[in-house]
This record gives sequence, structure tokens and C-alpha cells, in this order.
Amino acid sequence: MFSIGELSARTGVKIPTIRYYEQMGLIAAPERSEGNQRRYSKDGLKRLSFIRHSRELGFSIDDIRGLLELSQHPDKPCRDAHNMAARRLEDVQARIAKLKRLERELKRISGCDADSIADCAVIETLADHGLCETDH
Amino acid sequence: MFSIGELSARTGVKIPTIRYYEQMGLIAAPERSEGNQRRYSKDGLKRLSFIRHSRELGFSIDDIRGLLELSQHPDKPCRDAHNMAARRLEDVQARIAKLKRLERELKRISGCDADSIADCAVIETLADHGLCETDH
DNA sequence: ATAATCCCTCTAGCAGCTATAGGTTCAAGA
DNA sequence: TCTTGAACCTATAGCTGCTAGAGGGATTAT
Repeated sequence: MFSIGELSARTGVKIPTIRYYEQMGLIAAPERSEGNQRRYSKDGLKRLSFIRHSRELGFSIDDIRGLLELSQHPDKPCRDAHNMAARRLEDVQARIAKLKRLERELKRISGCDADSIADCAVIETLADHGLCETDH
Repeated sequence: MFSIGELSARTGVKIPTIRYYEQMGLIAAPERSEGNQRRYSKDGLKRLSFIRHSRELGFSIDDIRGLLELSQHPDKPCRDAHNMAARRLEDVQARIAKLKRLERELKRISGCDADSIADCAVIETLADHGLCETDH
């Protein structure tokens, strides 16, 4: 049995965020102390770790609801879980590709060594998309 | 002189977003028609293009306020603009690195070919960070 | 003149938290 | 046992960067 502060310390999830997850229905409302403070069990800790880890991998709150559901039913087929992971992977790869284009563009304009705004490639490029190497 | 709809079509910025930018002070309130509708000049078009392009490169509204300020003063030194671009670049590179770690992790767990949740690497990994190859 | 399409303001909503105010409870030291 | 200070409680508002809706007025083409 630990308090919300301890749970927070152990999982790295901030206290208001834990309460938010409770509100969102990701974690069940835990038992309370006599004085109405939340008291969590090992199970609560596990569940929150699962959530945290999922968030780190970029799953949305809604995705996580689904994944948690699945994790409660060990005998169900795991096609759904795979699909979700695959979709996440696609999304991540798309974002990487986009960021790489940005990186190239930013590198290029950062290379400007003008002294004043008048000749500055940063500003110039922002003002005129035609100067870009890639489209975004 | 064009309407907000035309401006939107030419820049690719949605109408409510244009009004939002006006509210945020990124673009000046334009002239109005007799019937109180916004009428934009070429200058407005340029400014909005600048904003759009900056957003595409990931600059925040606040950054853009600064960049616009700079762009109005061609004789100022452009150190600030360079710094902003450099910071953006760092940020983008950090995000790429993080996403690449995620990508590896997702690839790994997507490779699971179990039939049921009980043995599914996706769920298992989410439940136990210790199974991860990289930290995130 | 009339209809279709645009435009207006205002307000509320989205995700995923985070911060603040104003109060209560807990745990440890004196 | 009492006290104090840290931790906790609820409720509400705020953040970014938009987007959607309601309930109306303006413009334009026929």
C-alpha cells in the first residue's frame, strides 16, 4: 500500500497526471485511507507502469485503453495488439521522415553567415518557400 | 485586395486559423469591406506565407513573433535568427533520435508472432520496461 | 429578387497534461 | 501527546495550436 506520492516516485508519473488518468478511466479509483487519501497496491503500480511505458512509445490514451483491455484477457488472440503496434510504427516512421526533411532545411539555413537580417538566409527562406530544397 | 477565403486558398492556411493568428497578434487586423468583412493586401499574403512556412519548420507561435519582428528590421544583426534556427535544429535532431529509439522498439515488438495475449511481446513489453532494449 | 455561397462573432472543444487556490490529513520529532 | 511541516484532497482554470458549431449578416451570380 502506498500513497500517490510514492506511486509517482516509483513510476515517474507526476501526481496530477495520475489523478488525470484516474479521471480518464485508465486506472481504477484506488482504496482510500481513513482520511480519504489514495492508497495503491502493487497492481496499481503495475498498471501505471504499463500506461507510462505505452505513453513513452507514443500510444494515445485511447490506444492504451484498448491495450489495457487486451492485457486483461491473456487467452484472446493478439492480432489487435499487433495491429496497434504496427500502426504506431508507421506513424513513427512517417514522423521521422518528416523531421529529417526539416533537419536538412534547418541545417541549410543555419549555415547562413550573413551579418544583417537583410541578407539572412533564415529570414529569407521563411519568407519565400520557393527557396526551399524540399517541400514540406 | 482579397477575402479571407482567397487568402486561405492561396496560402493553404485554414480560415479559422487565419483569424486565430490575427487574435494572437501574428498578423495585423486587416482593412474591412463596407459589410465588415476582412480584405487583405499582398503584404498580408506575404506575412501569412512567412508564418505558414515557419510553422511547417516547427517554430512556435512565440518564435514566429520574434522572427517576424526581426524580418521587419533588415539592418539589425541576424544573430537572433541564427540562434533560433539552431535551437530548432537541435530540437529536431533530438526528436529524431528519440523517434528512432521508438522505431527500433516498435519493430522489435511488432515482430512477435504469438497467437494469444498471454505470449504477446507487445503486451509483455509494455508491462515490463525491463524487457526493453533501449531506455526511453 | 433570390438563392447559394461566403463571411461575421462568440463560445466551446480537442489532447494531455500542468498550475493554482483553499483546504485536510499524515508522520515524525519534541 | 502535541505540533509542525510535508504531503494530500477537490475543483477549476490554463497551456498550445488549432477546429467545430451556432446563429446570424454580406456578397455574388443568375
